[in-house]
Amino acid sequence: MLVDAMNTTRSGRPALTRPDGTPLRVLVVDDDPDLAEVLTGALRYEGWEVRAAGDGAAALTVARELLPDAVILDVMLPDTDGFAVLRSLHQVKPDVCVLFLTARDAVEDRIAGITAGGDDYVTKPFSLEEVVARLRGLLRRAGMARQQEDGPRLTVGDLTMDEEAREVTRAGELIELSPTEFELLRFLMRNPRRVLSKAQILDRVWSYDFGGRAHVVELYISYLRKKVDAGREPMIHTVRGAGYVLKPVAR
Amino acid sequence: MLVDAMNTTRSGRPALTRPDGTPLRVLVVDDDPDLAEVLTGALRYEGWEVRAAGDGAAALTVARELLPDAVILDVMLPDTDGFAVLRSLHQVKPDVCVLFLTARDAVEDRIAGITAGGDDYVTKPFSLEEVVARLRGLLRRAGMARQQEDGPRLTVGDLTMDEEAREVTRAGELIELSPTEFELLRFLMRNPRRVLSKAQILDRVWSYDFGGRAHVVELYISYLRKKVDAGREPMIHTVRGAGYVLKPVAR
DNA sequence: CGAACTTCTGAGCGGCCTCTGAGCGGGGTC
DNA sequence: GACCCCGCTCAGAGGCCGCTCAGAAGTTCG
Repeated sequence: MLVDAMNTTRSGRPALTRPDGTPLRVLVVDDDPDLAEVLTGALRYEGWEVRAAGDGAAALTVARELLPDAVILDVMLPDTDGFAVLRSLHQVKPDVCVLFLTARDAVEDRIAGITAGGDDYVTKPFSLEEVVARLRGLLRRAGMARQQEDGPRLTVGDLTMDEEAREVTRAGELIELSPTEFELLRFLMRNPRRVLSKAQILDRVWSYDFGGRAHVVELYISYLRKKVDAGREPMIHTVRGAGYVLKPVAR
Repeated sequence: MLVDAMNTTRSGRPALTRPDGTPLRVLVVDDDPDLAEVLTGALRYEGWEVRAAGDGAAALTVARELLPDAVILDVMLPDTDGFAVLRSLHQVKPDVCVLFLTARDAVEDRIAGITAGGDDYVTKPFSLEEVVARLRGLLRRAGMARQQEDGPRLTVGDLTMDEEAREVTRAGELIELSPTEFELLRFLMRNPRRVLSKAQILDRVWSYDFGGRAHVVELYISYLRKKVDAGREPMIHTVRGAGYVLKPVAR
């Protein structure tokens, strides 16, 4: 379909779209301009239409105009708290999905009830992969996104990943991964046959406040190789001076 | 059937629908906007069409328009009491199912008369799993819902749960569970092969006013393991950093 | 009124995960 | 062919996560 061909991510992947093929609309609400900027960029990279707001009042104004499919909402806002905004948003658009951003230690007190409505939350500091993945999950479950691929399952060669069950298999064999390993592999699998630099990987898979060096990426690539490539034809390849690629084995 | 395919819950399960395949219609009547919001979200998550009202007058207005299959009705309302609203509702739609919300120490005698008529009640504070389960039971018994699955029996692998009899068996053996254990297992069984975070579990299985920490979930998971997995091939799995999954053994 | 049960808190502990540092090997370059 | 740099891997420290035990408080039931 023409409209599909025209709506792709910057990475060349087909974008997750609304049922009618138009880009998904997302509103980012955070009072930290740097963070809002990073999030906005990452979501645009997914091929979505994104707008940002710095406080609750602005959020409502933009929401009325944009009628977003999803909202990324900081719980701590300068004027009101995120939960009041949530209620107003639901009046503007009852079926909107919400992904809350919250500080780690504030998690327990008022997050209660949030995931009950099908909404979700992510604790700061977070990785962009995690935010995007959660958002994709929300949209898919709410039926707002067209099922472009075969649901929540990623496949590259004989390697498969079920994001909901957090299950990874290679040639049918189950592979156990730690959280970071899982997210790294997910990033690779969502960008197959594409060289990803260590900087890119750090930016997407590790939290934005991570001060560490690119050395960690090498380390985790080596962990992944031991589990994913173990004794088999390798799928993870090093491109010296450039980064890493995941590709199906050449036949 | 096409209409079935289109009406699913956010979780991907097939929705409990009206006999003609359209979504069940539910009206929520509560003067606490937070509670109404949470209830509305949880019911929408089930794939139902939900509207909310804050008092008796508004409830009647909405009911005349929506003609709901079921009503969740707070007994204490700012303008009138729930029982007066009930009488009016029955004039609008005689076969409507009603689930009352009531304080724990409230008048048991009047409630007793109600449940004789086939309606049901839940005492505050309640868990969302309980409300949804009761509502499903009401609708099913009233013949308003199509039997999508095989009735009130849940099955995952060799684990079965009869929701009405409150009976759980594994490999034919009866398992005795406390109320909280039962609800936790029900939630897991209604979302098999799907990682559920501790926050999700807390939101659905524990009461909305529960201030406790995620630690309780770990504790109850360990209770369940002792009873459900006891000596057998485990079905309850921990996904570090993510949550828990229930899945049938050796797929 | 007591006994059994249920629910939740606190503390301790074991193990997994993450990251640092160091040494080594191999490719590329001069 | 020698050097240098990049990348790989091992070993280990530290922290965090999740599991379990034990007991207190509340509830139900006889």
